[in-house]
Amino acid sequence: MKPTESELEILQVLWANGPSTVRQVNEQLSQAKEVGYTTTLKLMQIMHEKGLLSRTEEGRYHIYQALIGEAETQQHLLDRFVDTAFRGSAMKLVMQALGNSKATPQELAALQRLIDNLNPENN
Amino acid sequence: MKPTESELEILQVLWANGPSTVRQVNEQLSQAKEVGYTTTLKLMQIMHEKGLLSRTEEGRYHIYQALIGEAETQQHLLDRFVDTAFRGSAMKLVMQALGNSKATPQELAALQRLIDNLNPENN
DNA sequence: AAAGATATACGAATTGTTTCGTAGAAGTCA
DNA sequence: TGACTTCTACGAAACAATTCGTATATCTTT
Repeated sequence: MKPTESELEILQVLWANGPSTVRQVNEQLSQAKEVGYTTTLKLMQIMHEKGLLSRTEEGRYHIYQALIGEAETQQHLLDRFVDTAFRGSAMKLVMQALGNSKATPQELAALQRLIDNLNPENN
Repeated sequence: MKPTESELEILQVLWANGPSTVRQVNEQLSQAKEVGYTTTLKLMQIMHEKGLLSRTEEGRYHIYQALIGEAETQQHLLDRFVDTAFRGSAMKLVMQALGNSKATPQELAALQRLIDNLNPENN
């Protein structure tokens, strides 16, 4: 349930592009860094074994698909990260992330709405 | 400059308690999980080699101290995490972390002030 | 059919991290 | 002093993640 960093990169591609072949995924990954075809292949095979990806055979191709959702996985990773890096304080993380981000007015407005929703005292 | 997970645990102890001996650190770590003394020793030696910890000899003891700051390290890890897990969107991370946290009214108020500060249009 | 391109499978090297056993030095105590 | 405890040093095993070479099967093209 906890993908490694390389696995996460592959998941990102599959989440963004939907079901894909190894070559398609590898092509995407290659844009960011050099990575051999068989390396990607091997990783995706392992992920399939682990149950992270499904695989359907389409002629001689294999088409892979993420079996775990993006938001769900992010939440999982986030929980872990808050624990290990921020000793469990989600608030500290939020403040720090926010303080260093260049948020657009739209984003800030969305955030504002979320806060209003969270705060029962607010009106 | 990017501590591993185990190294981070040791840093947490040093940040929380200040300069410490291996035994002191190991005792802290032992509260959370079983870990041998020499394991902690070895890790701290490696961290010293890497320049993550300073070391002063005090009789036959070695006293270790974190050479990197907590906030600075958290920022670094956070940047990385936003990239790998949230494809660079700090906002998405913030919203998700916030949505799933039980923030106290005080925390929400602090956050509100931060947002007001960030938003130039706000008054 | 033969040559070339492109798939998957898989073993294994490489690299990085964590864990621990053992040895020797240095203190403590009866 | 001798037994005991408690340090540090260090090699190496154990484990995990990543990378890649090579073998073999399957298309495609001429």
